[in-house]
Amino acid sequence: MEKYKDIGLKLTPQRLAILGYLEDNKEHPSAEDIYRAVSKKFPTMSFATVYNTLETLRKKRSILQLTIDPAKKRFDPNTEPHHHLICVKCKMIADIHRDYKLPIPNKERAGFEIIGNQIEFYGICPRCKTTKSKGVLEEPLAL
Amino acid sequence: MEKYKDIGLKLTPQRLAILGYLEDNKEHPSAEDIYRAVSKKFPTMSFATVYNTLETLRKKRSILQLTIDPAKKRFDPNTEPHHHLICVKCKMIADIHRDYKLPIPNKERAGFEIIGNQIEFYGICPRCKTTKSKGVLEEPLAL
DNA sequence: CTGGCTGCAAATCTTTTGCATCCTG
DNA sequence: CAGGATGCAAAAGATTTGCAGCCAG
Repeated sequence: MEKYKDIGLKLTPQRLAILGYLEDNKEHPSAEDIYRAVSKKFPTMSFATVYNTLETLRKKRSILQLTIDPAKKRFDPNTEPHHHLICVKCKMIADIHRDYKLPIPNKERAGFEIIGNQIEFYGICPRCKTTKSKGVLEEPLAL
Repeated sequence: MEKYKDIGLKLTPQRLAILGYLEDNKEHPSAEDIYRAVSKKFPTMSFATVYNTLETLRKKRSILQLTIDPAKKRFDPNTEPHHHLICVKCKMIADIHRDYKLPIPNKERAGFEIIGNQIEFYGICPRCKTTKSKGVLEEPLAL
């Protein structure tokens, strides 16, 4: 937790609760997931605080904001470069840690300066494969 | 345009305008972009019609809904598998047509059945590279 | 102390929906 | 002519913001 103080964050009890919830969290929670979880400890917790804190952490490059779920933003405390495997039915997200070589032909690069990349794999998770079509979504995600 | 009738779409004038705007469109427009464009021809055009039509086309697999821009959904009439190169400053999106081999180690696959993948490359477009920090965003996208 | 943080409510923005009317096939 | 499509307005979600009071450093 010291690392957060180091980047100039005031460590309020609310923030410690949010940071604690996020630590090692592999579920890629949404702002609401986070709000629900930390509200248990802090009944007065507000969405504003959750969003403010997430935005602050994002600016400090301490979390990633994932643009993977069409319905809402998801957050990832793992800032190591990695990719995601998304269940098109229940929207569960798993991490893929592997370094892919993705050269872009000059002709396609269109003069861009490339900073990074992020791969989204789409699939059906084991649970949704079993639970026949009982998924939350009747219409799966793209692809 | 006949292909749309073939998939069971009623071709109303509004839809023809939307389809016409989307045809060969490489700008990955948002619902609002589309609304603004077709409103010129149909001043009574409503957002409901735009969204309804886009949703219908998506279900028919005639367009892709891109979850790339954190602020809003973007739509792509090009349903061929391809990837995207996004300017983190102005959010301009370019297409990358290239087939990458992306094997997932079994251990990482977590029992998922893989359906497809989509790569997002992040970078800075030529225009934003020149126009020093005059970008729309002060805070760039993830990565 | 003081500037940053919290929490409430109101505002904003995107997207969805109910419903009466319209019009394509 | 019927069922799907349109358009208006209202609703629903997600996210942002204004602001007064609070508290960590």
